[in-house]
This record gives sequence, C-alpha cells and structure tokens, in this order.
Amino acid sequence: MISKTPTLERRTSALSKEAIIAAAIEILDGQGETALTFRALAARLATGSGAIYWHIADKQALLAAATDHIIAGITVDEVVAKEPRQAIRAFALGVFDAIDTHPWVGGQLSRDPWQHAVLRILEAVGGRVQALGVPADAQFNVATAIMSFILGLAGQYALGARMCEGGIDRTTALDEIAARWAQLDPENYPFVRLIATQLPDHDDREQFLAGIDLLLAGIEPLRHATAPRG
Amino acid sequence: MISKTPTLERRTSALSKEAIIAAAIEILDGQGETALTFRALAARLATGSGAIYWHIADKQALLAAATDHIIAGITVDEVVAKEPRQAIRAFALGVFDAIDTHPWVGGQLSRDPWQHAVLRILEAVGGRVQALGVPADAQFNVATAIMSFILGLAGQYALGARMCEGGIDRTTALDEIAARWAQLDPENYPFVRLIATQLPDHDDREQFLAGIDLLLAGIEPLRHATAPRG
DNA sequence: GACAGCTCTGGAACAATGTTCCAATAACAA
DNA sequence: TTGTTATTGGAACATTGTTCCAGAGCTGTC
Repeated sequence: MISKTPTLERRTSALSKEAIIAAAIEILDGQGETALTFRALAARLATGSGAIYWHIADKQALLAAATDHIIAGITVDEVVAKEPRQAIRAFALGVFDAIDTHPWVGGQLSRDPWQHAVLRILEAVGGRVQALGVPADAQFNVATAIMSFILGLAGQYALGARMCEGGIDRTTALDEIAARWAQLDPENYPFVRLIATQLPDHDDREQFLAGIDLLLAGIEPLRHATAPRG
Repeated sequence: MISKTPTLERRTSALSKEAIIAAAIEILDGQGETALTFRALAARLATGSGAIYWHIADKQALLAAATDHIIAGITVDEVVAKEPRQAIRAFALGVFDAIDTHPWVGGQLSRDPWQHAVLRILEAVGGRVQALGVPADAQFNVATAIMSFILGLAGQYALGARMCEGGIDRTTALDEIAARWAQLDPENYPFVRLIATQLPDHDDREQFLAGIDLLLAGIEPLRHATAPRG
C-alpha cells in the first residue's frame, strides 16, 4: 500500500482488462454477438482462455464491461444540457446512436438491466427528471419509465441489426417482416396489418424520439410550480 | 390431398407440439429458464431429443411458442374493454401478471421482439390507440412506444425474478441492490443513490401502471376532436 | 547469484448444451 | 401381407463457458 511504485506497471505485455475489453468490442462490432467466444477472443489476443479468466470473471462480466465502455462514451452537448428536456432527448439519442453503431449493446442492455451501464442511463435520465421539477415521490416512477422505454426499444433495434448481420439489407429485412404481417388474419390483426404498410418506410430515429416526446409530454402535468431556472 | 379424413387424428400417443409446449412451460415455471434443456424436456416426456425436433424446429421456436401460449391467455374484461384507456391499462396489467406468474416470459419477450407474442401485444395496444382518436400518422409511433415500454419493463422484472430463483427472497434481493447503489460515488450518481432508498419499498405493479399512465397522458394532446363514443 | 513467493500465462481437459443422424418401429394404404 | 410413410428414441457431434494446472516471468530477501 505504501510502496513507492504501487503495483508497478508490470510488463503485462499485451494482456490487461482494458485490452481484453477492446478486443471483445472489436469482435462484437466486426463479426456480431455470436462470434464472441473465449476461443475467438484468445486467438485474437494470441493467448489462452485461462489467461483471460485471470482478468475477467466470466462472459457476462465481459459483456457488461464492454457495454459500460460504450455507454460511458455517450456525451451531451454542454449547451443542450442546460435544458432538461433537450438533455434527455440528446442523451436518449446518444443511446440510440450507440446501439446503431454497436448493435450488440442493445441486446446486452435489455438482457441484464442491473449492470452498471444501465445505472449510467438511469442517472442521466433521473437527474434531468429532477431538474424538470417532477415531485420527489414521482421521480422514481418517471425515471424508470423513461429508462424502460429506452431499454425496450434498444432490444428491438438490436434484433433488427441481428437480422442484418447475415448480410441481409435492412430494407429487405423490413419488407420481409411487413409481408409476413400483411398475411395475418384480418379479423384478429387489423392494426398490425395496417402498420405493416408503414413499417418499411419508417425512420427508427424518429420513432425513438417520438416515444421520448410522448413521455416528456406526459410529465408536464406532474411538474411543480418551482420550475428549474431558465 | 382429397382424402376423406385429412391427416386423420393419428394416435400421436403422447407426443405432440402442444404436449411438448405444455411440458416446457411446466419446466420453465417450476425450475426456471436455465432448467429448460432438450434433455430435461425429453426426460419429462419420456422420449429422446430427436423426437422433439420432429415437432419443433429449434429451441427458439419452442420458447416463442411457449411465450405465445401465455400471452394469448391474457384477457381483458368486456366492460373495461369499452373504454380504450382502461383497456390499455388492463391489458398491460395482464402482461405484468403473466410475467409475474411466468418470469421467463419477460426475458423471452424482450429477447425476440418480432415473435408472435409481441404481435399480440402490439395489436391489443394499437387497436385501443386507434380508438383513442390518435391520428393515423401518429398511431405507429404511439403504439410501438407503449409496446417498447412494456417490453422494457418486462425484461427488468424478468431479471428480478431470475435473482429470486436461487431461493433468495425478493426483499433481500432488492435490499442488496439498494445497498450496492448506495455505495456509488455521490458525485456521479446522486440520483441513483437517492432512489436507492425507495427501491426496496416500491411496488412493481404501481411502477408499471405509472409508466402506462405517463404515456397515456402524453397521448392526450394528440387526440382528434373525433373522440370515440362514450 | 540462489532461493522462495507471487502474478500471470497458455493450453489441455471437463461438463453441458443445441442439434443432427440414423436405425428401428408404429401406423397406414394397397 | 407388403411397401411406404410418419414418428420415435437415443447415440453421436460440434461448440460453448469454465476449470485446472504446470510452468514462466518477475520481485524481493538472504
């Protein structure tokens, strides 16, 4: 503890927790979720699986760490951050873009809702909900509602991306789903059949923002008179 | 093709798709998600894994079919169904209760968002959104937003239940999480630390309904003058 | 420099799983 | 009966996450 060179930068040569996570992210981004195995990871790091386990507990921890690394990288413009509503929108879009770039993040977020990355999201959203003047006894429900919406849509986009992994174009993938929906029983699925026509042309980003705006509009009646400055 | 007795009720003795799904649900409910393996299923059905594959494509299809069976069982009281807002609330609570009884449903719903069970939810929600007088060009975004919220929270409750699988009491599990949150850095996680105190006492069902109500309140400004009768 | 103790490595070995394959059987049609 | 198809049961396979362990390299003490 009092040593002059605490844990002196050892020549861990290549291997370290950070290096492992970086390699994992490369595999996840490049070849998709299913390609991340300890063998593939060991091969890329030119080592054995045992060495990896020295640095990381198990696969779940590895995925959580990788996800946290991505989510931690989300930033909100300082100017925008002044206005809570815009800050929530901006942060949510940051999550959206992160999932767009790293589709596996979506799956991981919705799979393990109590990992650290989710806390980052909850904190980012919750802080702004406070700033919006939502009364204390409603903050919990409001913040978790927004977070749940984000995680829910995250899972959906993740699947969309997973489908495209097989080299299938996004447009043709959506067309395929729309065609399947259009063949459903008109008696029991009128609504699904109706929106099947809108599915291929819809804009994910706009859909995402529309949901956020819906929740923000729902917050309005709850707000205290003591609105935040500005 | 033109035979008098098309596919005449064969003596499939015990094995059939329905019997397999029923057995799968029993295992899932009784021993949890991880206990459902083709070997365990074959043992319970007193057969081999090969026989199961004759009736069902793969494990994903099995889980999707089991989930669909549960979701299809959700009903909304006829009287309540007359009022779209109440109908949405009632159906959402139906999903909540289904996940409460069959925790694995939550995980499965958020894992594969385009399975049939999700379409049932989308149809149930979407139909009521239409009835609420939401203009056509907003119906898609509104309905998917509500569905995403439901799926997102579903995933969260599923994990809560997964934790309790190990025989851990729900209260102690939440206490444990709250304690971990309370130890976070006060600088970066003020909000999470704050709601950590509320976490152990909160009511899942109320949290769920609060989110739905938030979304429903957000819909109000969108509604057409041509409100539904009643 | 030699020795002991620690951290860390690499890969073999293990247990479990989803899936495939196939020989054997049951049900039916001619 | 005989041939054909539908269905079964379980062995076999490939792949995975994980554990184990023999040893290599570093650090500090005599």
